[in-house]
This record gives sequence, C-alpha cells and structure tokens, in this order.
Amino acid sequence: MYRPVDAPSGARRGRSAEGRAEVRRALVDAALTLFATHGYDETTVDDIAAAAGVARRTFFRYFRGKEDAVSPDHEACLTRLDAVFTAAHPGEPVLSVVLRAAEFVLDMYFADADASRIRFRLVHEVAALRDREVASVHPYRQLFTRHLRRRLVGAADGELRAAVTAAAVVAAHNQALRTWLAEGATEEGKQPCRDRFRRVADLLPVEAADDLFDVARRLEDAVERLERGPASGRP
Amino acid sequence: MYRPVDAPSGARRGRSAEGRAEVRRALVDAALTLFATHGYDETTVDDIAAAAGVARRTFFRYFRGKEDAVSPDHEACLTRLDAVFTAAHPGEPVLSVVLRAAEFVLDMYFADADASRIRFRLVHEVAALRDREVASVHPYRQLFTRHLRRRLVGAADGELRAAVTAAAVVAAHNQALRTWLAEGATEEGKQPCRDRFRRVADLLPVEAADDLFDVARRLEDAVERLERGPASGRP
DNA sequence: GACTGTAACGGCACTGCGTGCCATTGGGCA
DNA sequence: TGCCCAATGGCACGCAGTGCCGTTACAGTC
Repeated sequence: MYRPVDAPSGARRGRSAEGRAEVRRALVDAALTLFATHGYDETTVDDIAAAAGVARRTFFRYFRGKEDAVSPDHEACLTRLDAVFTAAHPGEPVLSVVLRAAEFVLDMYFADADASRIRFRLVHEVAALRDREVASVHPYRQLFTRHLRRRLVGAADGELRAAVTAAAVVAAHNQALRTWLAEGATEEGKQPCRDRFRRVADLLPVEAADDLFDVARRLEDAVERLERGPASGRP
Repeated sequence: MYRPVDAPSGARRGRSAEGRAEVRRALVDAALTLFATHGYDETTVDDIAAAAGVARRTFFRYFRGKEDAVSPDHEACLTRLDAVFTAAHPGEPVLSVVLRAAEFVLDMYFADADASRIRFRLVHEVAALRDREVASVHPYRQLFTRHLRRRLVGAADGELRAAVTAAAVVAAHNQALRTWLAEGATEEGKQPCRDRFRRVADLLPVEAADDLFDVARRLEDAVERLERGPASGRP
C-alpha cells in the first residue's frame, strides 16, 4: 500500500513526460470536480476515469486508490521537506531548522490556496478522507522526529524529546493551518497564520530554552567583547 | 464508517448479552490467530467468520470491517478516558489531570500485555493496520485537546497551547508505550515505561515559558549594558 | 402452553475497489 | 524499416462491505 505507483520510470520512452503529467492533472481535476458536485461516496473510479478521458485501469496506474486523488502531492512534499532538513547548516540551532521546515510546508499550502480550500472542505465532510488525512500526517511527524533524534543523540531522553518536539511542531502547524483554512484561506490571513504558528516556539520544550540560552550566552559574549572595546581580533 | 455498529440495543431480547460477548470474543480470537498464522492480507472475512463458527454477514454486525477486529476496544477506551477527565476535580492542575489520563490509557495496555504484544507485532507488519493505528490515535488526541481547551479558555493562545500540549502528551505516551512493547512488554518494564512517560512533564510548555522569560531577562540586561556602555564603534 | 414481538442470525445478491494479465498502440532509437 | 519499450485499454477475478429478506430463538403476555 506504500509503493510509489508512479515512479518516473527512468528512461522516458513511449508517451512523453508532459503527457503523463497532463493525464495526471486531468484525473485530479476530474476527481475534485466530481467529489465536490456529486459527493465522494457517490463518485466511482469509473466516473473519474471517464471524466478524464482514460480507462478505469489507467486511474490505478496514477494513484494507489480513490482517496489518493484528493491529495496526490504528499510524496513530493515529503521529499522537498527532507531536503530542507538535509540542506540545513549543521551549526543552525535545532529549533530554527524545525520551525523553518514547518513553515516551508505551510508555504506549500499557501502556494495554491484555492486547491487547499477545496481539499479542506472535502476532507472535513467525508469520514474516509478524514482518516486518510490524519494518517497522512504521520510521515511528516516521523520525518521531524527522525531529524530531531539525529540532533539529540546522547542527550538525556533524546528519543522522548525528539518525539514530543516533533509532535508539538506538527500540531502547531496543523492548528494554524486549519484556522487559516477555516477562515477562508485568504491572502491576508497568511501572515497571521505564520505568526500563530511561530508562537509555538514559546511553548516548546527544553530544546527551545537550550537553544535560546545558547543564543543568549553568545550574545552576552558578544556584548562583553563589545564592552571591552575593539581589541578582540574580529575581522 | 463511524457508527458504533454494536450498540447494546437497549432491551435485550433474542440471544443473551453473554451470547453476544462470547461471539465477539470468538471473532477476535479467530481473527488474531488467523492473522498471526496466515498473514493479514491472506485472511478473508470468510475465514474469520468460519473459524468463529458464524456466518460472514454476522462478522459485519460486530465490526465495521476487517481492520476493526484487531483493536476492537478503542470505543470503550475513549469512553473511560473521557470519564477520567470529567471526574477530575476542577481545582486539580491541568498538567496533573492530563498526565493521569495518559497513564490511565497506559494502564489499559498494561492490563493484558499479551494481547498488546500480539497487536503490536501485527500492526507493525501490515501497512493497512499501521495506517489504521495512526488514525485511531486521533480521537485520543482530540479528547485531550478538547479538555485542555476547556481549561485554557481566555488564556493567551489557548487553542494553540491545547493542541500542542495534547500532541506532546500523546506523543510521549506512544513513545513510552512503543518502547515497552518493543522490549517485550514485560512486567518489569511497566514501571520504567511509566517513568519514561512522566518525564514528558519536564518538556511541557509551562516550564519552558519560565525559562524563556529568564532568557528574555538576560537579553534585556545585556542590551541595557550595551546601551549604557561607551558607545564604541564597530570592532 | 400457545401467541406475539423482537433481536440476532444466515444467506443471498449486488456494487465497487483494487489487481493481474495480456493484447495493442505509438513514439524513440539503432 | 524494424525493434524496443512505455503507456494504455480491456477483461476477469477476488474480496470488502451493504441491503434485503426469511428464519430462528428467546422473552414477556394472555
């Protein structure tokens, strides 16, 4: 149930890559339209495929199932999110990386607000999609946990701290995002949403305090150097 | 997909309540046995029903679906958990209630360690059950969030704090539980598991906020020193 | 003790999801 | 031109889940 289904298939023979992307888009469009107009349970895969102009069998070559056509970009999103973590400078405080990563995901939802709003309505009306949505958050939480754990090896209760911090950040992200969506997913609402999310830093466990203590210490040092005059050998 | 399916049906005519409970147990036993021996995907509902000595149609009168036969007690567990919250003295600190509630759930897993271990293996081997498990955690998190929100009305960022705290507690619970299960779900492991979970209190927002205030104070002091100090130019 | 209402069961039939298999098509590439 | 291979279409199959209806068995009533 977790294979990619649609691996880019290396060498690009046969129908062009643009063709595949086009079919995919047609299927997603058809699915969202039909779900919105006739309801999710009332729409069959046959309907979606027919509306997109392909065979039923082809639908299952693009999506693992009917539910996947609603939010088909989790795979790609997770990949990009992972890149954010791995590209982060090792010296950057954990908290900073984690918050930046979460805001990166936030921005991906912001990117096409219309689609986000449509999916939000759909997901909150259909029980099966709600379950799916909840389950689809897990890989994100796992990704956060994994990278946090990597930074906390050896620390006291590192595993626990990683799990708790990841859960907290993801929860804050979702809370902020849901509020934004519920309020209409407007352009003006984006910044308040970001701010609301960022306030999770005030609630974050010891990691936050540790990092900030570290920052404070470095600032104090800097101030001290400053107070002692320009004697220190800083270029 | 979310109706109870098995409402106690008020007046108890026809087959006795004991009869129903017995059939239910037989179905769960048959399901777990078959899943363990022949694999989850390879076991059909027909197989389970036949092994339990009832018709296929009857299975669906006890469970919403094949997946529900693995962990059929979530409904009851949620009810009991809700009772813990509502029975709590209004004067008891939020943190105390929340930790007690989570430990209550922990104790329910401890109650029959054998079944917990079997289900743990099963859930972590079958993808469909993993998804189900992840989704089934959501109602618990929601319950924690709801009761926390009730205690935090009016507080600054009450919604956010409720969501984050609930997520943190649930994550800590699951982390401790998973570790216990992975280590064999032994009797001796129970207390360490409880202790491990309780350490989440050290990571919870309230303390962190205090720390942050401290950090802010030190920063303010530093800035003040800087402002008062000799306005030496850039080093 | 026969009668009746009702809860639980059994057995069908049906829809629809997801998959395996194979033939067909059509665009690169030698 | 002919081969290769990716993508598709179409068919059939197994199985999950649901609706419907007849049957069974128990409980209370007369």
